[in-house]
Amino acid sequence: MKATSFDIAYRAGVSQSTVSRALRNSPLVNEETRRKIQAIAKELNYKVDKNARNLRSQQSNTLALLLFEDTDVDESQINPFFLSMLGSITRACSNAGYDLLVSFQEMDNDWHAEYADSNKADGIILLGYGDYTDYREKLVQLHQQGTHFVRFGAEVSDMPVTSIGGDNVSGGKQLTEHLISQGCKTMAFIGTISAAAPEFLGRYQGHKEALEAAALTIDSNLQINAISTEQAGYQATKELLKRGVAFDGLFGASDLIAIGAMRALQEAGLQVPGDVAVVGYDDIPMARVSKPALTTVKQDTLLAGQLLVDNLLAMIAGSKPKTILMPVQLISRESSVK
Amino acid sequence: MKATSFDIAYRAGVSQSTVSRALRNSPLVNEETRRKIQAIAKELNYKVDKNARNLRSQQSNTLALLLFEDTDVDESQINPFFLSMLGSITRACSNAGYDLLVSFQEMDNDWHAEYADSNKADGIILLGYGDYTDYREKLVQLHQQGTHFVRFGAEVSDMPVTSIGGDNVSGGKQLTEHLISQGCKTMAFIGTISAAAPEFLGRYQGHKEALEAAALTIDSNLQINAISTEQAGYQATKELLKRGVAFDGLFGASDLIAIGAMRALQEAGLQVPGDVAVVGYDDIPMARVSKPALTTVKQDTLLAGQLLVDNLLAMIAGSKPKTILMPVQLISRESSVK
DNA sequence: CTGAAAGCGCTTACAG
DNA sequence: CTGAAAGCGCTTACAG
Repeated sequence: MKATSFDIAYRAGVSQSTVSRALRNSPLVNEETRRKIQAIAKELNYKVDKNARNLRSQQSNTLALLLFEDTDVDESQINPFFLSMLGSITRACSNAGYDLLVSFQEMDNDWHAEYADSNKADGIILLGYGDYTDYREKLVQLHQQGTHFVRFGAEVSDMPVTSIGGDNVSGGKQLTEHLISQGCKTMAFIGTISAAAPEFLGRYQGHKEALEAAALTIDSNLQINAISTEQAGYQATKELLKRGVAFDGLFGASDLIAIGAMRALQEAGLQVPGDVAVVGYDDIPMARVSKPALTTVKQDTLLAGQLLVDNLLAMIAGSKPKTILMPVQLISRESSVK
Repeated sequence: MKATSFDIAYRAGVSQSTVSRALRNSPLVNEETRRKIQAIAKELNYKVDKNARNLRSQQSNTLALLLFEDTDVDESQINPFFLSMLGSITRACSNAGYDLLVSFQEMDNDWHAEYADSNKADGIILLGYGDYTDYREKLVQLHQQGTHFVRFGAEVSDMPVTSIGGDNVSGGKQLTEHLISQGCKTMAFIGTISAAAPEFLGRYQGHKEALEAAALTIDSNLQINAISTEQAGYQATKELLKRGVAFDGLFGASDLIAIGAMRALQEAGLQVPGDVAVVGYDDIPMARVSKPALTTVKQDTLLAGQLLVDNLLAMIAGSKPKTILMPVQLISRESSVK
C-alpha cells in the first residue's frame, strides 16, 4: 500500500525521526543522509500524509474561501465579478503552499463555526455581497472566536477586521463625472441604496458628490433599488421608465444591472448612448461584449485576490487586521460616449 | 482553548468513546446519554477535529477539483464554461458531506501525484480542455496508481475512466443543420481540429455529417485552427477573411471563438446574421448579451456537476468507471436567424 | 547529527 | 449500551 515514513526509514537504515527531518529539510540532518532518504522517498512515490502532519502540528495549511449569494439569485449563477477573483486567490494560495477549500454559503447558515473550529482551515476568505445586516452579526462572532479571516468589500465600521475593497466612492464619482463630461444633465441610479449594501451605497455617494459638484439636481424619483443581477436591472429600469421622468444618463450600480438596464432601454426604443448614456461597475467579461460595449469601473481583481491571501496569511502569523482601499480605474466604452 | 471529546466526556461523566459514538449518531448509545452529550457539545461549541478523524478513519471526506488551462491563455481568465460548473460541484459536494479543494493547474505540473497520495482528497475531478496528448499520459498514471477520478469531456479511448461529457457530435450536427435551415450553403469552421482537442473534433465531425447529409461541399480552406478564446476566434476569422473564400455561415467551436469571430466580421463590414450567420458552443452567459445574441448549444452544466460528483463518490465506494454522454440543446438566437 | 518516545484527537475493534 | 485500549502517521522536544 501507500508508503509511510517508517518504510523509508527501514530502507534507509535510519530512524523514522530522521526521515521526517530529512523530508522537511531540517538542518539537523547530514547532507548525505538527506539525499539518500529523499531518493528513496521519490522512488516509493512517498507523500507526507497531510492529516497526520496537520494533526500533529496543529495547523491545516489550508485556507477556506466562502462565497455568498443573495438567496434570491438563480442558484447556478455566481456573480462573475467574484468568480474572477478565484483565479488569483487559488494561485496566491498555492504559491504560499496552502490548499484552498471552496464553498458556497447561504447567508443564514452556520458557516462561521464550521471551518476554523474543526481545524479544516487556518483562515477564511469571505467573498460576496449580501445583506450586510445578517452578515455583520456573523463577522462579530467570527471575530470573537478569534478566527482569522479577511473579506473583500467596504470597511466594517467599529470592528477590527481586514477588509480589502475597491474605492467605491471614487469609482462612483469618476463614472458620474464622465457622464457629465458627455453632456448628461439628468441621471438615474439603479441599485439598492441601503446600509445593508455598503458597496452600492459608496458608489451612490460618489455619484451624488459629482452631481453636487456640478450643481446638477438629484431626483429621488430617478433612483430605484435593485440587487446585482441582470434581471433586477431590467425590471428596475422598466419600472423607472413607467414613472415617466426623463433622464439622459443611467448609472447601474453593477455591470449586471447596467446590462439589464440597457436591454430595457433598447426594448423601449431608446438609443444607448444617444438617448441615454449608460455606465456600470466591475468590468466583468460581459461588459466588453455587450452592444454597446459598457463603460465601467474596473477593480483590480488580480491584485485583490493576492492581497486577500497575503493579508490573511499575515494575520495567521500574528499581524493586526487592517483596511485596504484599492484604487479603481474608469474604462470608457461605447455605452456612454455621445 | 478548543474543546476536545475528552472535555465533553469529563463533563458528561462518560468515557471519550461514548462521546465519539454519540456525536456520530451511532445506535450503540443510550438516547438520553446521547442527548446529554450533544447538548454539552453544542454548549462548548465543539467541532470534531477533521485531521484527527481523517487520520484515524483513513479517508479525507474531501474531493479535489483541478482546473486546467492552456498555458497560452491569459492567466486571469478561466473558461466561463467550466466556471459555471463550479457552483453545482460545490453544492453536490456539500450535500454529500464532502469538502472541496479547488486548484488551478498547468498541464505540465505534478498534480497527478499531489492529491490522492497525500490523503488530501479521496478523489479528483478534472475540468478543462487542454492539449490532450500531455493530458492523456497523466490520466494513465492516475489510473495506474489506483486514484479515483472523473473528468468532464470526451471519452478517453481504451482506458477505463469515468468521463462525463456533452454529445459533441450531436451538438455540431444540430448547429449545422440549423445553419442549413437558415439557407447557409458555404460554411466556415473555426476551432482546432486535432486528436489533441477531442471536444472540438467531435463538434467538427457532427458539422461534417450534417453538411454531407445535405450534399454541401466541405472546403478545407474554410477551416482554421483556434483555441477557445475570443482573441483566437478574432484572429482566425481575420485570417479567414484574408483568404478571400466566400462563406455565409460560420461555426465557432466555442462561444468565445464565435464572439471573437463576430467582432472580426463586423469590423470587416459584414452583417451578422445578414451576410454571415454565426453559431457558437457552450451557452456561456456572454452568449445572451452579445449583439447579435449568439445561437449556441447548451450543455447542462448543473447536471454535469452533479453527475461528476455522484459518480466520483460511487467510484470511491467501489463501483466501476463509466462513460456518460449527456444530451445537448440547441439555443437559437439572433446571430443565425436570417 | 541521530534515535527513542510522547502525543496530536479522534475511531473502532474488543471485552464486558 | 459502555469503557479501556490500540493505533492512524506524523512532528518535535529530550537525551545523547
